[in-house]
Amino acid sequence: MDLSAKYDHSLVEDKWYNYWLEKKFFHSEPDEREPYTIVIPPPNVTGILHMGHVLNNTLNDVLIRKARMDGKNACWVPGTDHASIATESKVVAKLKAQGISKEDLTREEFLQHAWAWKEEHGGIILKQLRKLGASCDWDRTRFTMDPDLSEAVINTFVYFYKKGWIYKGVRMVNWDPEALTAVSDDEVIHKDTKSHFYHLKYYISDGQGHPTDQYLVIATTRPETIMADAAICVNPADERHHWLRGKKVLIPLINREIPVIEDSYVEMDFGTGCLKVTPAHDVHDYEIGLRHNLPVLEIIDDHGKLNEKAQILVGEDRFVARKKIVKMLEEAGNLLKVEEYISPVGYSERTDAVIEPKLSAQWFLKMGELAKMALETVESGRTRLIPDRYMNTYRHWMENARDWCISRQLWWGQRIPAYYLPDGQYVVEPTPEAALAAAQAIDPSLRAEDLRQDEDVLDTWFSSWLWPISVFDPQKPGHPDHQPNKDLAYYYPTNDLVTGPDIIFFWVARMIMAGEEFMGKEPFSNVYFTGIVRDKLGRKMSKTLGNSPDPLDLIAKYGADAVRIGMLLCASAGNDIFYDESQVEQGRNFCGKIWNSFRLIQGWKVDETLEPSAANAIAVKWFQNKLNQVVETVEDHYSKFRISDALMAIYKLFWDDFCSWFLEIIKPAYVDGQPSPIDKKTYDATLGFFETLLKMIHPVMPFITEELWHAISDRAEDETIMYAPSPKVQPYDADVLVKFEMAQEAVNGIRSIRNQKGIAPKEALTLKCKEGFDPSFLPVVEKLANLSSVTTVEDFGSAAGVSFMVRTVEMFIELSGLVNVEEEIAKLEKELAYQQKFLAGVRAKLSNERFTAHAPEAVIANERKKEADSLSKIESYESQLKALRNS
RNA sequence: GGGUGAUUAGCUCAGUUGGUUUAGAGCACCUCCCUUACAAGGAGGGGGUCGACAGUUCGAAUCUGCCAUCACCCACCA
Repeated sequence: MDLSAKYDHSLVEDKWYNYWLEKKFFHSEPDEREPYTIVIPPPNVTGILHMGHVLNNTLNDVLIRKARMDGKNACWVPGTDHASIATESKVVAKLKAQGISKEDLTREEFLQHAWAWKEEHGGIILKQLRKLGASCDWDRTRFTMDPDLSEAVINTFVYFYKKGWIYKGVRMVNWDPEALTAVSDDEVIHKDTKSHFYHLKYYISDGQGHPTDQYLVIATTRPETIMADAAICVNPADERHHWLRGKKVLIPLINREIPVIEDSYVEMDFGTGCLKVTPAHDVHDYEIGLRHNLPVLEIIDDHGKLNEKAQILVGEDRFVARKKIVKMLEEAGNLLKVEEYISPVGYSERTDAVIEPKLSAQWFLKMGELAKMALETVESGRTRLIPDRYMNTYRHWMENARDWCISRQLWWGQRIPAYYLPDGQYVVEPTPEAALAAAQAIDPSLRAEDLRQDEDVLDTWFSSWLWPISVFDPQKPGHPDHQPNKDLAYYYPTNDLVTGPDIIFFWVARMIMAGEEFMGKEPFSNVYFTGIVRDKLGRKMSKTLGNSPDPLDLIAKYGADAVRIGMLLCASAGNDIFYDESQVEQGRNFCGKIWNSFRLIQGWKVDETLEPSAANAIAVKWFQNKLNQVVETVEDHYSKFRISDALMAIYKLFWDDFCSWFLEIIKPAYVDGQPSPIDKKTYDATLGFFETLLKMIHPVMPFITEELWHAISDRAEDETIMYAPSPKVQPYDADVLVKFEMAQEAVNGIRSIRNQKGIAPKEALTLKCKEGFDPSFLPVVEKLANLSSVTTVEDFGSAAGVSFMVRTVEMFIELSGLVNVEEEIAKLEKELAYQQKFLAGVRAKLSNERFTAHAPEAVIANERKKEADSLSKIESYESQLKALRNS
């Protein structure tokens, strides 16, 4: 097999991905092996791959491929989320562009458009994941609105309703006037927003609806809501306002009379101490209203416009109305002053519209028991959060979880299975037929057309919280007693979940709730939280900033393996990722290095009669030990989810140890312009090492490793590195590693001397070294430092040259004519002075009785060794200096 | 306002219960080299009083306290 001089990912990646697909290597069926399961965090069905997905899915793929090679039955279930608000708003926008308004369509017509949109755009992201190399079991692809998964959602609703945990209630909700739906508290983002604090005069009424001369002053940021005021409220302890007791005041402009009430909610030292109470348009005011039995007057409609109940400015948008009413108040003499003011304002996460508190009937799921269970799951350690500092946040949320508002005023999603009777009663049943039967139990005369199903759909998270269960057995959610099917019984609980910490409550916590409720078991053992992908400057990647590269462009340019490396290099759990293209370049360079190292090996001629040279034999022995050591390290990193550390360990093993040291030692020399052959033993060992290295790096770089794995030898029709077993942890000889390190230090020392003296690498040198260096490692030094002779001596003699230290062993390079005695003396004196200072430090420590009394023996022994080493170095420096001075 | 985390080389980060660390890695940087795997490369090299201060200890990047800066989360005073 001929290899091109440069690695070209475009010739490799699609080829192997298709091969994997054809051979169904990603597919998993239950068998006798231990399962290893991951469910994908389902991306929005109409979403497009961004860098966050790349990070997340690369991590997922590394874990799943590693598990597969570890001999587990690895199953990664892919799929998409219907993302009700996001998708519906996209469809609405598209229709709007075509001149169609959602209000003009029936529910059925709108859903047809939505499904058409889904068919057209849905699943693009899954196709994109293939470019990344994701080894998902595509045969198991799921969508949260697949018929059977929707059924699971409905069954779940019915189950909780019948359990008494779902109720319908009128609540102040976060209304999104753009999306025309309620959103949950978690979907509201509070941002400090510049606004104004308007001080308004409210005149005291004379009891006949006419103003007197007296007035009070309230401060508000929302003057457009005064028409909905139900009272003015002061703190009962506030003596400044006691004169207002029992009085009534008139709302400016419309002159409606409202009472002055007292409630300790009002802060005395904020604003004027007088609060206008607007129960319909403020959460706190609503609660005050409930306590004081105030009427609720709603003057803002679903679109955020004033309605006729406002009496004035009817039909105006709330923000336009604010500007206009300020002017009107000023003209009427009610505006006392205006202050600049920065206050937190709630914005919709999805549409960025300013949230309008709105009173409406919604469905809620009680969180009490579920939250308690989900807290226990994590506190008991059955599910581990990585990094574990998320535990505190998690606990806080679980202990303070408010009931979950699960209804959304949308059409795209699972419709709430509540059916209203003509008299307003309702029944909750999984199907219209069952609902009719239930209704007829109340009133036998009812017919199907008398029932009206609730218009709302369920929150998307109310379907995705079932994901780890429903992807395997959609019959299970809602039916705790249902016998799990074969898949669910085998794959559940899943092993690891990789996701962002931003959805810890939306999704992670709720999956745990559903898992505990329906399976009686946690849905996953580990949750690995990734960071947010940011650009070099620390800014979040976003479309509006334009600082997010298109992952597909990157893959096309550098290759998926390189992109995966680039992403992983700096991805430690829980930390934000500062992405920079240079990291991807590093990944590409690594591909090139791997590629070329194989080209080198592959080009060698093997002579079967040849015995391994001393250098080759020691190199093989060393690398085997080194390999074993790193395998152990890598396994340890994986066990702690330290993926980037695992990658770096393999990277260095491959690049530094294998390429820069091992291959350079065994690389056959050229004789008369012809490369010499290599002995078979070393060659076979080298290929074995190379294959092991490929296997180690395969989870991170699936494509190039598959390509080269096939290039190593002829593989059978359906073989793949994907199922080649991971290298096993084996013992290693630390002594060999230490001795080789000394050889490396000797080589580095000689190279450094060459550099300083300007001696070309081609020019062979002679080395003398004293006792203390294992002679069997000298051939390594000889080869890599280009030495014509290496001898172990007791005395360096009187030849001119340069000496240097390898740990405590003195070495000497013979050089004539290149040695500047003064320079060498100065250098040695500097090192001697440093060493003496170091020795003094060590001795100070050792002579401290409290140190020798308290410190463990191993620490003291180490200090003594430092002392001895230092002494021997000093002795050596001194004798070298003496020799130089006498020369 | 409450909480969590971070602060170590120019950048991104390791440093696992305080002692084999005289603080490491990758990238970047500097010098030399287009040498017969790879210039997307090779060889060598410089660079940090571990955010500040105080304390505990024989010993602190590591533990405690306080402060500073940054990030995120939760709650939201009209």
